[in-house]
Amino acid sequence: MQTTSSADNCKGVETLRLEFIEKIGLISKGGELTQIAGRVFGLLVWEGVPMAFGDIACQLKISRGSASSATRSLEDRRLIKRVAIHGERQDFFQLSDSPYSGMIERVAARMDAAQKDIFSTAAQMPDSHNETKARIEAYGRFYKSLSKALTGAIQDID
Amino acid sequence: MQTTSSADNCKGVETLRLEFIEKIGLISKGGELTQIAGRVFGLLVWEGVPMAFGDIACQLKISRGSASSATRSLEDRRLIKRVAIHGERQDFFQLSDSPYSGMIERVAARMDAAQKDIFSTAAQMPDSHNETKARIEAYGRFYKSLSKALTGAIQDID
DNA sequence: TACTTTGTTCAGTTTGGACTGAACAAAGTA
DNA sequence: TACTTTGTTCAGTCCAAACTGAACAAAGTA
Repeated sequence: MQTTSSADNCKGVETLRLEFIEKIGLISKGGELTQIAGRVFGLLVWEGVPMAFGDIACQLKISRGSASSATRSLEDRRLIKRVAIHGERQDFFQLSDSPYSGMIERVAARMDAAQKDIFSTAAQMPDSHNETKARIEAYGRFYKSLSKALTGAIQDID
Repeated sequence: MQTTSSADNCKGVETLRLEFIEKIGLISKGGELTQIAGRVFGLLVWEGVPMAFGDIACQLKISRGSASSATRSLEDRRLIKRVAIHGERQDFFQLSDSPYSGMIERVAARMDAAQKDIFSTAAQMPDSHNETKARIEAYGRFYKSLSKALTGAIQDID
């Protein structure tokens, strides 16, 4: 039983933990990850130490199928890593050493692909359509700027 | 009727136009917009001049309902603007003068909200959880870097 | 006035993707 | 060998969001 206070500025740590996990789930859903993958990531950010596959599924109340695809997805993005623990049969997962750079690289790569895709149209435009070509190129430069800005941000983090 | 060539490096302009519109639809679907909104935007990038509401719906073969919500969504994001044309009853739409900055601002704002949300959890952590707090703050800094990089990119474009 | 042309709204349909859970294969244990 | 514990796969379910189209209100026209 935790004490209450007039404002809600002093929650129990367990409440804080659950809120954090759900928070990250929602933030992630708006981006590149599923809500479940976000919750798994939040859990591992909070814990820091390696967690067993079964514990992850159990604590988040998700099926083992979901746990499998979520951990795999996070592993692919290098946000978490799978580790073996001496004498344990279960897979363990923990936060990567530099979790965030890969995530940005991925987004930057998508911006870059869009940019190339758009410029490939521009390159095929005949001279008779100069103005249209210019507008398309301006649009392509937009994605190029994004890609560049994101790539530049990689140095700042981890 | 267009001439053919051995390679496909010389498509008809109309083919190029349709391909471009679909391309932008798909790119947009992966981001903040719906596929239809992306196609409308692609069409207006290509045309440059104001287009009638009815022509947009007709050319893209979408319902007027979809045309309405797509144009409104693009208008809200300042990617296109609604213009009146002398003696015409229909609404006309054309590319904004500076279409892209608003789009980035929007994404940057979302990163900023995430960052604040995460730091608010960190701020409530008791001293007994120093390491967890540090990991959460590192995660928050990730979103802060993104927000900063995107905001910086605004100057490069338009 | 009655009729037409317009953009919006909203109820219904459709679709894609997230999630579950049972079946499975691989590997450990007894 | 038979049994248990593991993570993955996949068929099925579910849900949220996109899209349609009919009904609508507003405004122009005759």
